[in-house]
Amino acid sequence: MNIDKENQFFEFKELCHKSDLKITPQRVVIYEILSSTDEHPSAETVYKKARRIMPNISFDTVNRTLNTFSDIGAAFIVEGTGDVRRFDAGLGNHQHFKCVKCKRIIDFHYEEFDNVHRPAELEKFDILKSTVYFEGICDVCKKK
Amino acid sequence: MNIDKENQFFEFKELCHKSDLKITPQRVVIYEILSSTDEHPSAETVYKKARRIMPNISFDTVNRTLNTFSDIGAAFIVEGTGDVRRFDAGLGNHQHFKCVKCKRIIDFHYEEFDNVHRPAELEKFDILKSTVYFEGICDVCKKK
DNA sequence: GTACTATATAGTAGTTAATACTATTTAGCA
DNA sequence: TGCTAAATAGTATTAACTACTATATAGTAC
Repeated sequence: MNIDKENQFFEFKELCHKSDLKITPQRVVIYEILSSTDEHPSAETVYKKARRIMPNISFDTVNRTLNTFSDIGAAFIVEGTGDVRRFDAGLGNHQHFKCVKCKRIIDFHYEEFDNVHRPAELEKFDILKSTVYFEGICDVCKKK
Repeated sequence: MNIDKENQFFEFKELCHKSDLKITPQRVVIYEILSSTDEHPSAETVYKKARRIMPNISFDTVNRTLNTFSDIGAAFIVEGTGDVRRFDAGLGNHQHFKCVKCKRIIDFHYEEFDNVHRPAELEKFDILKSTVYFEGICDVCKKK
């Protein structure tokens, strides 16, 4: 294990302890798979990779663990959300804030976000859309 | 129909014509439901509302139509994506670009996006995360 | 107005991502 | 070393979403 990996693993353990999660071999395997790829794998893909290391691990464990990681901030969902698809006619420029508790999506508008700068790194792509998006806890849920 | 609604409807028709889509009563109803709410409804919710106006409309039509609208830019998916959930260990600050053709997610990093400005409108919320995200067609898919 | 044709729809069946359940096991700790 | 709450394996279930097919209709040409 190199310094980077060691450090990552330490941070992972810290996150687990903070949330009173046990450090199980399954969780370690899943975290290592996730932190050693930039492929943004699905639960199914992580499951397949995990089976090679730990042949009896169940899909449920992988999926549940990924959700747990997402809850404690040890992983992020970068595609889909698990929540049902929701639509917007997109009338007028606006951005979205989502409350992670009540799932409410609140529109707001901040002009600078209508046309964000396109980094040079993306010049080789045809950009169709840019989005600025916030997530957190809304005023109503904060009171509870 | 007020001026705004009339104008929206005209733009909607334009979008349909540009994509060779027929203006069906079902599509009109669905578009009107979507453009007269800021609730960001799910397909199921739109379906329930549509049934009140057009009792025989099927869920398939509603769902398919919403997807069609999303394809032609008459609607936007603001939650979930229909694609399977995918994960990222989130190591180091970075942002994502997604190719809408091959679904590949590409990491990039532009420092200004690590801490975007939080608009005053959002001050009453606890913000946990901000995301800047691009969507388009990647270099590989462009060549095809 | 009438007829034609490709497209769209209703109704239903099917798929699959994701979650739930239960008996068993185990991590963390005294 | 033993205890206990938490986690897991294996499987069942759920539900969002898509696919299929016979019928209907929007758009167009006459």
